[in-house]
Amino acid sequence: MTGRKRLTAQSVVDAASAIVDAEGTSALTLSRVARELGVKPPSLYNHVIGLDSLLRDVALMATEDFADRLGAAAMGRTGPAALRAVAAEFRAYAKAHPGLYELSAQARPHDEEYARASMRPVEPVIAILRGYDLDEKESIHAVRTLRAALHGFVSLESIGGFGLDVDVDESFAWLVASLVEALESDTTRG
Amino acid sequence: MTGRKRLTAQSVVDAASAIVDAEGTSALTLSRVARELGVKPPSLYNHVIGLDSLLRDVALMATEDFADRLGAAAMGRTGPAALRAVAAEFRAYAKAHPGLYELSAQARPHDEEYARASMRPVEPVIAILRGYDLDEKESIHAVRTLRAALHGFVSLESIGGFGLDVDVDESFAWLVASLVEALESDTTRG
DNA sequence: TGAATAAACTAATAACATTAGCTCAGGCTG
DNA sequence: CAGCCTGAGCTAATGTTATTAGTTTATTCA
Repeated sequence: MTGRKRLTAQSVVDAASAIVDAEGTSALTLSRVARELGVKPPSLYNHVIGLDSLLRDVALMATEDFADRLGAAAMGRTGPAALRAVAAEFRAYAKAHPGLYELSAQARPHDEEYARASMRPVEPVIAILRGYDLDEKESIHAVRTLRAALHGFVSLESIGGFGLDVDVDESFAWLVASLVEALESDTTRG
Repeated sequence: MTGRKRLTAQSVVDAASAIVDAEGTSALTLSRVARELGVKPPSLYNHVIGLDSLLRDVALMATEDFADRLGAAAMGRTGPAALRAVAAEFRAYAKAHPGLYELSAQARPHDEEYARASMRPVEPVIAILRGYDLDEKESIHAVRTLRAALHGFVSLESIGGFGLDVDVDESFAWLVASLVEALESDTTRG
């Protein structure tokens, strides 16, 4: 038999990501991953530490990917246009990768590296807000508000939390406009 | 042995709620509940259909309770004061019952009764917005925005998503003020 | 008092995570 | 070039969980 499977840590993470995205975090089992890869469950232990660790790896990769996309969306833009672009990309990512988005939004207590990685998606927002005339505290309030609103919206949307009667795109535009406006008026106020 | 345990469906749900709140949804197992109640796991099946169903029951009860509290907070208030009171209660509930809040925010596809129950916490917000001069569509956008922002904030807070440097209470006040302001200005604009 | 019922139990099955120890193929060393 | 070492698969086994089947027992009610 020449064609042994030749797994790698990467291929295991990739298979796990696909499962998470297609069927949600709770569908991720090592048995399932092994089946997907044509291998027996114990073989996976040559490449990953265990289920927990695999989940963490998937979450880490998703978070990096998400951050990269937000950064790319912000690039070359400032002010309201930048905010709108980042917001749109935020929502697009959550829509395209519901499982990975959900996973990346989960906390992992006692994991310093993960905590650091979780800050990366926020950086583009911080950068955009530098263009506004906010003092340091205000700026942090604004970042938290933006993040909360975007996260809340895409979470609710992805779990089907909105009724079907009114266009969700329009609601999202309304939300983003409200945030932009709040920022403007806060800046103006002083 | 006179002192048989005498479980009831309610006591099982209560024990489950306590576990969910103390240690999160993933800590809820029937074995765990049984141990807590001084009983063997199969005995629970006399009172609940299974783990899935128990989770649903806990979520349903949490959602009802949450809705009641939001309704009570709104009572006797209108306009910005009502919004602030509901927002405060929203956050207080999520803080006091992190596991139950998280569970109640999860979707359950193909569950009509649950979908209906999930609408109840939104009702106080809808009622408050009737005091604003919004057309029907605008009003739905506003409800979605408010809900998203509140849900996003408390979710992020409960998973420790905010750094520790700046006061989170202040950020929450900022968020609520922004929302109130956006509503006012939208109403004024027409 | 005796039968019916409810609610506990024990025993058993199946899915999963994880560990231990075995085997084989390919590359490296002498 | 031969033998060994290592990496990566495997089988077997253990422990935890959910769940079902079938049994027992206590309480209630006629």
